[in-house]
Amino acid sequence: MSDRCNFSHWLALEGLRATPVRLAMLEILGEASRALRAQEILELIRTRRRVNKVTVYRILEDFSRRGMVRKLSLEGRVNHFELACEHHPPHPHFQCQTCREVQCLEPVALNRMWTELRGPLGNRADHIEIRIEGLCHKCRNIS
Amino acid sequence: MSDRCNFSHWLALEGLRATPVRLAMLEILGEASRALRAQEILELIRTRRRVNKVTVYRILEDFSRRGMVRKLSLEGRVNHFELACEHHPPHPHFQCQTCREVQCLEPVALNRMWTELRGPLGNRADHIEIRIEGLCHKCRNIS
DNA sequence: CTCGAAAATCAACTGAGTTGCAATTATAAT
DNA sequence: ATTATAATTGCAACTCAGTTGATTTTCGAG
Repeated sequence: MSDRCNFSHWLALEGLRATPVRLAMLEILGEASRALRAQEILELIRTRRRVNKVTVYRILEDFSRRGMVRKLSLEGRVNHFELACEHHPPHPHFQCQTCREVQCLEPVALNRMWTELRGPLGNRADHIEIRIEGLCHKCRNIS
Repeated sequence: MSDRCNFSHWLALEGLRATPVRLAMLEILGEASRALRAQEILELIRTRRRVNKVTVYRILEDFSRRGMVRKLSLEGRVNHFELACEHHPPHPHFQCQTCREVQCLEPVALNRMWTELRGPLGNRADHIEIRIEGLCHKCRNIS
């Protein structure tokens, strides 16, 4: 999914230096087939280079504020992150109650719901997050 | 909203004793016009009686497992809780980026989306959570 | 009453995420 | 090239919502 993104260029557009840590994080997120926890990202970077966890958290927060990644508030007080490039449109997520793993679902047509979901009284709606909770096929077969 | 619920009876149905703390928590959740954090619930109970925070967390977890309350994974690593009685059907939530306050939105017709959202490959979908993030009308007027 | 289970308490812990500041690295100006 | 400047990263210590395990209290059945 990341193949089509030029991360150095993207960072430049955002006015950020294309540092090794930032590039590694974007590559890792781009190669991931699911949303990752900060800890997972940290471990994956550390297979390549020595990095401090604070750096990862700060970069994630920075990317998130710029809309380069989406921070997902899933179950369990651990945030998940996924790339928000043009090739990764927003989509619902499925999370298993047992193994806590997260799957990305196909984007659904949300435009119709949008105005309805905007809420009353002049709120400005910026993001929508849809989370489905249940039991994934793997955990269904176990129990 | 709680007026129509008989909390003692509800607890009995679930095989739980109608203890003062449990009743107080259900009443507080029933009177609330929005989803509450555990800490808020704790503070509200403490205006009436002396309670330990662990008790509140354990009861919330217990209610949540039984489907008596819904635990909402909103932004910020702090869970919110709302009553899940028959008079409180599931609904989307709006959360302000600035003041972090949570509003309940009107329930939308989700049945149509349900199968689509269930996800691929035999997952069992149990709950759906829709979170809208944005700027509430109060914070819009300030900035 | 009294005995056992359910419920509540207490202190200590966990762990994801944060903060402040120091050290490093890259960019720009001279 | 060299220094000034700002951006980035590292380190240690902290925060705080939520958890754990062991103990004490409460309640309802017999």
